[in-house]
Amino acid sequence: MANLKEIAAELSLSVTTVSRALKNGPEVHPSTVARVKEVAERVGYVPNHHGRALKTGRTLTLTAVLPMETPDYLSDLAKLPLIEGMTLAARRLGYSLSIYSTTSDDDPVESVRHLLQARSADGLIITRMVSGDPRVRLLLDQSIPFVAFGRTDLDVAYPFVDIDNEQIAYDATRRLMSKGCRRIALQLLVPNDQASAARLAGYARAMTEAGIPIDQSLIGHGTFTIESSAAWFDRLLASPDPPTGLACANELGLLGALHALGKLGLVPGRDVHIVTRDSTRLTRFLPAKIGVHSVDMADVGRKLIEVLESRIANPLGPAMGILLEGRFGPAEQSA
Amino acid sequence: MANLKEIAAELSLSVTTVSRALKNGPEVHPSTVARVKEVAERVGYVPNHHGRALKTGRTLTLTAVLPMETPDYLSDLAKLPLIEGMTLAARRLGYSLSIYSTTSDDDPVESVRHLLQARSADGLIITRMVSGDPRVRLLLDQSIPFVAFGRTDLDVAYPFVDIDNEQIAYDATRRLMSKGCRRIALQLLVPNDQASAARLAGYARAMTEAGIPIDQSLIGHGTFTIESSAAWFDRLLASPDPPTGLACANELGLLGALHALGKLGLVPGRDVHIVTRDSTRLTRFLPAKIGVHSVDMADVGRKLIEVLESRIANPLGPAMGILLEGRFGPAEQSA
DNA sequence: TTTTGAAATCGTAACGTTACGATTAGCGTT
DNA sequence: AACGCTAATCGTAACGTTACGATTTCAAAA
Repeated sequence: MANLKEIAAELSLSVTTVSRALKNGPEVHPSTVARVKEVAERVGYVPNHHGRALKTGRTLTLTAVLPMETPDYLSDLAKLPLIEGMTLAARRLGYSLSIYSTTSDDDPVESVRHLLQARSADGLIITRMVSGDPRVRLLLDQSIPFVAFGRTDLDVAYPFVDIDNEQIAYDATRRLMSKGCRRIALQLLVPNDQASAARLAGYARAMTEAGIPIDQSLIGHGTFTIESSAAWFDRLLASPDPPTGLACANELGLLGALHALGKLGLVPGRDVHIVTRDSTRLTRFLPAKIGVHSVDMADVGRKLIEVLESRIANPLGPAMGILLEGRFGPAEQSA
Repeated sequence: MANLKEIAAELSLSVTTVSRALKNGPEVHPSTVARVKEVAERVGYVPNHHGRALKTGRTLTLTAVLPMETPDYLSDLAKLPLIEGMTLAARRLGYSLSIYSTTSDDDPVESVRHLLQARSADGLIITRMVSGDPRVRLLLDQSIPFVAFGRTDLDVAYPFVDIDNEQIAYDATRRLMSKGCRRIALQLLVPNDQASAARLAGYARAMTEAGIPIDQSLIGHGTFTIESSAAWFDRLLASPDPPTGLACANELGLLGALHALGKLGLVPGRDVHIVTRDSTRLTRFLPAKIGVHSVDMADVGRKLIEVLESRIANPLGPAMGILLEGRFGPAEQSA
């Protein structure tokens, strides 16, 4: 394999000069730079990552820690554009992106501890933030550049990219109310995570403003597959006083809801009203009237990488947080 | 950061002995091994990847080259369980998985060339095989362990995992014929790739057997988003002699088809018959009668990693290929 | 001619790890 | 008592890179 030594030998130069020439060091004569580059090109020289990483401490690798809710079932579809956005942005900035999938068996804090001890990435992307998330302190203490997808309630500054879930849930609830709904079901993903808490808060704010008491039985927690979502809505719709407004957690939750409604012959937009988040444009093509809030997850992924890169470039700078505003689509979709 | 030198100093041992102790080398006294491990545990020692990689040439990293059809739109949903299956399997075998996303701007051969020159992965996963795929020769020549998702028509043995797309398309076409369809539309993903070619071959075999001439206008090539799929089916259904059987490429293609049908008031299972591939169980919850062929993409991902690992462990062994058989679901689904 | 200084290049060491041969200590055998 | 064997440990070098200080070259100034 081509390395600096080989190029140096071919040109009777020192390894040092070759190294400097390849990064356009001003100490090297322009003609030498040209000769070095010509040979490097010809022999297909690509810097050895590990040699460089060992010397400089920079690995040019970023690691994203992504929880997989359900090894057997499909994850939240939003994860796909998220991953695509991250990988492309990372590549554009000269980094490679490593995906570290965790399952429910993994302790999130231990996973992060493991990754930072290995020092095999220049930066970490963490997701699924929880209240008082201990990973933030851990990472800040170790001075490892990181960025969080989501926020947590700590009195420290740290870099994040987040979606305004509180506002989204508020708007969603208001939207349903504007259709005349008073019994409104709220479907949440992971219990205890910050995104769900924010959605719950937004829902509660809208309900309280409207003077509608909150019925805990209308709030669904838990990891949602299409299957479990359908089962939950089945139960809900079979109850004595079923909801007329449904706020789904995401596309999969929505499909479960539609399935449950279909079995009862209920038509969205007529018998019940539905709002959902959709990061995949999937709902746009479903034959049902659905209020949609879309989040561009590829953009979220790109921003995560950009924020992380800026932390790596300037670790002591102020920790930048990006809050993406939530907005509903033009109107509701109907196929 | 904890390293071997630190542990050695603390125990007044040589770095060599510590290194050997940590991998249970038989030359080290058991009691020494115990002492070393105790200290390593206490100081949180994790081997430095780059030091090890530099010395041994093994990086414990695998890279998956995944094409992103559409930077702006959603990729084939099958990619998500594929990625999840790969990352989990890689982790289980002690590897980390790096995702290298390519866009339509990237030359697939150049991408692979770049990755193998950098020597930053122990093995490569390549996808989207084409006829006479030049990447296979390139990788075999360089003796880089790799595994292909899909096959190509070369006279060399190489490791792959593939789905029997020919048989699937044959079965799908036969299924539609059994419903009485004679004008059958076939939707294909990427033009020129081997998976599409195999599907076309299976379709052609079924049609020829049934004595039905093949109408090129019923065969759709191209990268399919829901949007483009809907547009294609719109055109098809507006033609003078529209198809009564639709074989969709995947979930997104299906959603496009359903959208197009919905606009015309056509009901799947009554006016037209549909079959599709579904790697996400999504169709199971759609309110339409659809013949489904399901592929467990997480399993494909796992097998890819396992085959690759076996190549790395034994580079000179016979190249193993795995062909997963295609089967239709229990019957068609209806919500 | 010598001196000065800038431009260009070189040599050495180090990052953390492991491979390999060398060294030491202990102990039984001759 | 000298030898040889084994068990345990050590020292050195190397992987490919870069940082840093040292060295060479050459032309202009004294």
